[in-house]
Amino acid sequence: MRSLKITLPQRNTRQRDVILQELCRLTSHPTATDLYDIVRRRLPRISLGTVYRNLDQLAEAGMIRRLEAGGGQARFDGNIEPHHHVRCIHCGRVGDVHDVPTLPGAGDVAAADGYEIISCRVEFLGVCPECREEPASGGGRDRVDRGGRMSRDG
Amino acid sequence: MRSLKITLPQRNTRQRDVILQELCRLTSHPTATDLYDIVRRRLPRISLGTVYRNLDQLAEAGMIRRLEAGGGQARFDGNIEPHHHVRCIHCGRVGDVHDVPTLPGAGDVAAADGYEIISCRVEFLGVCPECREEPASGGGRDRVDRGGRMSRDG
DNA sequence: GTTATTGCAAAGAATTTGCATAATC
DNA sequence: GATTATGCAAATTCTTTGCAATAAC
Repeated sequence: MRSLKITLPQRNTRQRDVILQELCRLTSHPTATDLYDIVRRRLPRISLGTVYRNLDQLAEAGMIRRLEAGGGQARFDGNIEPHHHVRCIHCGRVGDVHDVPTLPGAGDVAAADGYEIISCRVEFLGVCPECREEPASGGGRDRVDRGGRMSRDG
Repeated sequence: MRSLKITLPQRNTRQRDVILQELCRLTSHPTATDLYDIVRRRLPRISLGTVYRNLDQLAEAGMIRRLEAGGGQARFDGNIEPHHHVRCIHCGRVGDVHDVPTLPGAGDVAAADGYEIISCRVEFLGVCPECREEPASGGGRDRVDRGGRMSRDG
């Protein structure tokens, strides 16, 4: 078994610091460009490339989670506690879900296929509270992660 | 609640027919370009755009599943029976997993967030049998869906 | 002072789209 | 024959990368 290489950042930069701070402050699972817009309020000269690079590094170091919620843009989560997500098929918003039965975890082997399982992610598709009332409008909360494509997945 | 619009294809074309046939024949969860290469053996003049368009339509009509396995390219599955997937973090291969505990399903409301749940997908990350023996080589089976980016997700 | 990291801009990969042509109903 | 679907190519979108300048150690 090859070990997964974990590349830790080697220098502390203000850019990475602000990116991590802002991501951890949010519960909205922003995309890279969402975060770019937010971080730019504090670091107007930061580039989108730097945001991507740092999000990669932080995810690889296990300090944040990358969601790839399905539907194009990756989303990021500053909360690394084990939990799952629910994505609104109307407005694209992503919420947290904690009460999910325990699923096979690290070390288990999926009998039928012989895969050694390392981790698992669950994504629910549903309709968020706002879209349940006011379909497809996107609502009016102070969130940064509205928009995003609707799923066409089953 | 707005109803989800389902756009059924309105005419039967040989292209769509072959795409569906070939996808249902495979258990390898091919990407759009994988399938393009396969279908082209029977329809040499088909275009990649047509493959994308038809995969979209078929997924929207519920005749196939779109996986968006996380990590770039979407993958497609001709098997629409409820089941979940496991993706090899070394070679990118995607397998099926059937024995997963029942999770909240259609109609349930995720208490903590108020989302109405419509469906759910579970993706395991793991190491496939071949990569467990011979790390990261990609093995030598007759599959079309080798390759694909490694996950950096937790 | 050395070297990782940045900003910028250009490249890349995956997917979508406009439009004339071809095929289905 | 009317209109949908195709093939082709260009456009979009999201992400990555090369490189000189900058900042961290």
